Amino acid sequence: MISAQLFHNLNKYARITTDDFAVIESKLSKKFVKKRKALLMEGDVSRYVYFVEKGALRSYTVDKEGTEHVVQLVVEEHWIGDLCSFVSQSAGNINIEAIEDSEVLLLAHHDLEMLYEQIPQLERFFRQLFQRAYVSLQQWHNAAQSEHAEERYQQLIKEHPHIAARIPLIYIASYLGITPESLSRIRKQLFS
Amino acid sequence: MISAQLFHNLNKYARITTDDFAVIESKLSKKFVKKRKALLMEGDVSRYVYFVEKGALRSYTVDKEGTEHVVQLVVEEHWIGDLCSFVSQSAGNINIEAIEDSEVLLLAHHDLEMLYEQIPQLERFFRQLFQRAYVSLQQWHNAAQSEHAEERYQQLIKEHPHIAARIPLIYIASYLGITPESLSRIRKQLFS
DNA sequence: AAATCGACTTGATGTATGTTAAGTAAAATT
DNA sequence: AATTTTACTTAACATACATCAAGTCGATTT
Repeated sequence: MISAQLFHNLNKYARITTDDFAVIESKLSKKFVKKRKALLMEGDVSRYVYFVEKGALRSYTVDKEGTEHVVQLVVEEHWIGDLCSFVSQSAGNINIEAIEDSEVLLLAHHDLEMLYEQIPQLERFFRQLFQRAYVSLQQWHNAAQSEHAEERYQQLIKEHPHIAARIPLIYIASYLGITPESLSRIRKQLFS
Repeated sequence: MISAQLFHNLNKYARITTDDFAVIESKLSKKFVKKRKALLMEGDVSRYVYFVEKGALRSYTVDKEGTEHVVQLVVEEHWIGDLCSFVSQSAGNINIEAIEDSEVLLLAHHDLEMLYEQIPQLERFFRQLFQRAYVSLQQWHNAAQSEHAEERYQQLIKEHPHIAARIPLIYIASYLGITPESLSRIRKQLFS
């Protein structure tokens, strides 16, 4: 078995046998991404979804003023991708970049489609993954509409302490939807 | 066939045969919800997901200040629910209420779980549904972070003209994450 | 038919967060 | 080792949108 991490992750929401996993693994490839290097650039068609084995990455968009907006902040044992581009296999508007030197597993679109037919439990896995991702995002979006940045930052520290500790402030601020200056002021007020 | 609408909806993202559909239909029940009446209240366990056959509904949360925040605005041929409560079968924090007199089909949690085992194409359908819901929400959230309310309102008019025309301003404003007063001013500026 | 309620508007004023600008210190690059 | 870049901080000022308050008009209820 190449990746015990992935095997474990798949079996969180589905029942993937070692035989099924061998089939899945035969379709995977691995990529190393150096800190601050891009894994995906906007305009590209996202041919893969990525499972992070090591490191930390962010996905982000760039608006018409040139400001970056972090969409996902992801560490080991989590999935990242431009889902919109991936499912439509057309040009996307999301960039993915490593925040630390990272290692990711790549699963190609046509392979995944084929695996869905062959291994119904894999479709179960992704159904659950998207279900959970949707619920989390709905709650995050709701928090953005009903709470001030300070409360959302405290919630982030509480629910994802490893992220808050490990990821540079600029990306956390962007993920919270505020400027680094604002987050710096919030931190000053909280910790002094 | 009781609901051609639902049959058509399921076959948008999956291949549900008439035989399979008969099995699904045997698990459905129907409910009529009068304007301004609740279909689900926060604190309840959401035992069902709802498919809207007729009318319009909104789901919303209430924050600690007592302000309502619209989460979903839904008309015929769309799904609505408190997914978080539904999947965990524990108390939720979402309210669902009819904006117009409505008719909805109910699909219970344990029935859906059973149907997933029996009809893999139904799992395909929901995998795709959540995938699309996630992508849409990600784009909506991103717009909320990078665009002003006026631009988001124009986008809403463009992409969902029926919603903008049919749903009262107060709910549109809440969905946009602004007050009715602000949306009223935006409209004044746009249409005069 | 009267009374109430819901949907929407308008104006004066307040505030969370943005913008601009300037700086320090550590990390990365040469 | 020197230089550049990145991460972060602080301060003065600007702004999108909220809040509070008051009012109109039509729909709903009694």
